[in-house]
Amino acid sequence: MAVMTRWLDPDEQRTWRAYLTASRALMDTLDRELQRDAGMPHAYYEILVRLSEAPGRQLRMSELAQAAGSSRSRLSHAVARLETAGWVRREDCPTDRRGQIAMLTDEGFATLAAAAPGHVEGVRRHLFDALSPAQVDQLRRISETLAEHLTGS
Amino acid sequence: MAVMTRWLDPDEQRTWRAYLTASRALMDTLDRELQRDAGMPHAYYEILVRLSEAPGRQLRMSELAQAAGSSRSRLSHAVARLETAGWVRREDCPTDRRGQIAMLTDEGFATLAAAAPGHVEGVRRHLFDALSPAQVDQLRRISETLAEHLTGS
DNA sequence: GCGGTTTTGTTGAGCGTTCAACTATCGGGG
DNA sequence: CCCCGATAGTTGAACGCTCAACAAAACCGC
Repeated sequence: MAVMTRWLDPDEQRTWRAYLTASRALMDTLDRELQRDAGMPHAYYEILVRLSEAPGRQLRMSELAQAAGSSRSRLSHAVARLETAGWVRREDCPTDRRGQIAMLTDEGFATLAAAAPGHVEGVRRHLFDALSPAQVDQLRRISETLAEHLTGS
Repeated sequence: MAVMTRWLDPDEQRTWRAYLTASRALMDTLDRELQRDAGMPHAYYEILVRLSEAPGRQLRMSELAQAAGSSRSRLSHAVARLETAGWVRREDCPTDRRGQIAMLTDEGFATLAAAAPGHVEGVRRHLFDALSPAQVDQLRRISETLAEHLTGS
């Protein structure tokens, strides 16, 4: 049976296109800056951040994947690269023989500390500086709603 | 000289993380749905959309790149693939011998027409259904501001 | 028109992501 | 205890993107 498509009305269309353009431009810009200044893509930066915030600067691979919004496969490849860069080290998990623990090395922490100011400045310049405080608040609520909607279902 | 980093305050931090989580989840979900249902990534879908809306269903490569928010290189690779899929055809530009014109084939149009309802449904389900009309309006303003801010500088 | 600069588009290498397949281990019901 | 399904993580191939290098044509000032 043919189900009627609920097409986007002109306002929704305009919203969707603007959103696509903005989010693509934002992430592309930040990614390029991070690659240029710190030699790593944004996804890797985020892995290092999550590790740096974890107790003992270490996390199980699964927890790290969850925290960084990454698939297991992706994280596996990424950590392999981060390990050859000397920024992360892998160790066996003592309580689960299937498990691996990723830990941030001192060198990794130093690299992150060196990269952070420039990246934060970029986020501020490209995102927060362009929005009013009210818009920042709106964006937070919208994003939190969406995040829950998407990860909940 | 050492310049003080303008770190993110807790509210900004929370906003930024929520935004990252939401936008990544949204695009990942839509990309996966489109790959599953239509056999193409979202970036290719958008190329076909832009072509379908152009007069004569054709555009110069540069204009298409601009419209789809793509680099020239990326578009070149993408159109090469779309051409072997039979969805796009390339022709020489009559007024500029450097130029190439990408045109949507009938088969490409049919593929797009078949993919559109499912994709629109996804956009609606994952984005618009979760937000109030006021939030949709806020998101539009925020996105338009950001888009201008990012592509203007 | 000539010579340098810009613009247009392509190419290939390197990298990151996805997907499916796989191994190994854990946990729970009979 | 044993088996079966679920979970943890890895792997390799295919694919898309980025970047730098390049060729060709157009534009522009003189």
